Amino acid sequence: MNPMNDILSNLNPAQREAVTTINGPLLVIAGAGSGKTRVLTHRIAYLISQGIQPDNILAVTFTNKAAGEMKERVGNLLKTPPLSPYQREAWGGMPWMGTFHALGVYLLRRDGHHIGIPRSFTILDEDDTQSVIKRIIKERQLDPKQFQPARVRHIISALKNNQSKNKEYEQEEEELRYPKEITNIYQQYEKELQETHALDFDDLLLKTVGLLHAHPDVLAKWQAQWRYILVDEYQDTNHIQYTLTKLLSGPADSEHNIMVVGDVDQAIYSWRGADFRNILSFERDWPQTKLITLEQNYRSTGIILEAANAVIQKNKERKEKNLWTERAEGPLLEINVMENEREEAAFIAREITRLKRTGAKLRDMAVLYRTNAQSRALEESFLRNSIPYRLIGGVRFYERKEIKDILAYVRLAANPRDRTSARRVINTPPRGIGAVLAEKYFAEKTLSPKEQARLDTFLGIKKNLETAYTTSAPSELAHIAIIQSGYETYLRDGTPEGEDRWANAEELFSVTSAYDAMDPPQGTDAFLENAALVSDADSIDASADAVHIMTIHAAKGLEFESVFATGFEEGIFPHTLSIHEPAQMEEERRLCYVALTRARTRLYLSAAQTRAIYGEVQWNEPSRFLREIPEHLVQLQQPIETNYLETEI
DNA sequence: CTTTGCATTATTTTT
DNA sequence: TAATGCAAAG
Repeated sequence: MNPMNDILSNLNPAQREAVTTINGPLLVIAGAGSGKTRVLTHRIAYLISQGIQPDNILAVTFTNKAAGEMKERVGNLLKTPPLSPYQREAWGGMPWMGTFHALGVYLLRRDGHHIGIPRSFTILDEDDTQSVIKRIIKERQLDPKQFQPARVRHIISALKNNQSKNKEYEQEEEELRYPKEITNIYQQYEKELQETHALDFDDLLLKTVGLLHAHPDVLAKWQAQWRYILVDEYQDTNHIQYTLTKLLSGPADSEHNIMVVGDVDQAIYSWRGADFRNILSFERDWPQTKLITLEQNYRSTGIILEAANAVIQKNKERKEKNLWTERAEGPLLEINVMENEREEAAFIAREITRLKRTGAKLRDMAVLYRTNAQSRALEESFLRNSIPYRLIGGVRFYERKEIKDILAYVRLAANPRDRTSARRVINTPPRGIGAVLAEKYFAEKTLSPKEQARLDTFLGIKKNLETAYTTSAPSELAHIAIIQSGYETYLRDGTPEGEDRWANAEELFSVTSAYDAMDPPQGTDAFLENAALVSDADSIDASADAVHIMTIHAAKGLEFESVFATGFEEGIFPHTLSIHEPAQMEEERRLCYVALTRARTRLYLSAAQTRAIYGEVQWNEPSRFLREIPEHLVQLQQPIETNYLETEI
């Protein structure tokens, strides 16, 4: 079959134009369900089919999962086999695709040495970052109430990102707003990261931009390579990502071809520094921009779309667009106000069971909520009613203690100077090295023979792991780590929880083995990089027949036949912390828009009159969002009074 | 040094 | 509620 048929057939005129306009800057405003991913993948395939080298294409996505999907779909379009993660670098047949953070790692591993970044640096996640800050606060004997680690982390992150904006007066002002202790903590934090060869999430982007600014030759090299740049979810890029995009795409009048895709109505990450004005001002930044708007929705029924449009229209800061569909009207939305969160969950369980009896698949259903804490009642209800479910997010896999511990051993093997990891495992499992002795060791104080002896057990393990790092495959290294350190015995303490933890550890080994095919040190490096950057959303397994339950944020980019959006209560959704701030209120509404537009056919909205949150019962008014949906689209259910709470359904 | 138990406390969303 | 911190006992 002629591949061109595959690439250009089944595209509507707007999509086709977005795929085939390959010269000059291009802005694609893509409403929910309008075939955005389709446009991106077909465009990449089209570029390649036009003789453009895959090496010359860079595609940046929001999640690793999106990148993975993109690779697979481009691969299918080009009739080549899909790639597994470790093949990415080995095989030049694919464009570079990944998140901004992964791009930062990619560039820094190659060229970071120009600005003094060692090849094997450690990536600190927010957890790691916070524990470093926490310790610094403690060391400096500051009041942890006045300097809350989480808050200080936030401020430091803001200060770091502000530097890049290069507005001196603003920066001065910024620093004046915080006590000088913050500056001290910040400085010590930076110093420690440098000494221990560690980069935090912010650094992955900031240092990359710093590198490109400081070394025009390096910048020129990558600019010459990536002549076609695609950025997905542009509305959720932050300032530094914007700068990186601009740098790589060269001067506005250059031969570079940049294309960004996004939707202001789906901007839901401003709390993380994203600025959707990046997309609003794209045409100003790239004056020759061609604008294409995708307004035909292929996902949802007319009713669902009308409801979503009605809600989002209440927002002021947006670019007007009108999503339409050729799909039938479909069933009305169902709104249920239940007595409490357990009844809400019980209702959902009943409805899911009913749908299943009519032949629906569990994997086509999703339950969405605003905050992770809301998952509990749902999980309990599903367990009680034997409904298989898959929880996305919550305590993420890589945030589990046992996983972080094992990872710390592996990271220590890769980077012997990684003190954050060393602190973590120096006495895990307990080997007689308490906090005092540990700090004595880090400060290189002289130790008594007894102390030295206790420390030597740890140092012996460390040395062996460093050797294993250079000679063994990652899964082998992980095994050596847990056996030598006695961690397995420590984990499996005979309790059922111990076996759960061990099961998690074994899951980790199966992840590591995916990298075993690479040559020893690189395999471990690739694995660690992946572990630091993946999220749970990346591991959604669509093959299992289970209901997906997750936050609305985690559902971004996904779609389901039936969607249960829950917790429509003032204070929950919209969240209390957003209610008084109009800009944040608009973000909550966009979040609502995202929730509604995940549904293809059936959409259930529910609320609880009372809800137990952190052990306390709250009474909440129904969410304003419920009132913003036109009545004629809704079938309002009476609260159901039966006490099916404890009974099987 | 390690374990235990009590008290405190902080609660959004996550690459 | 659950996670963490802290003090006291083992």
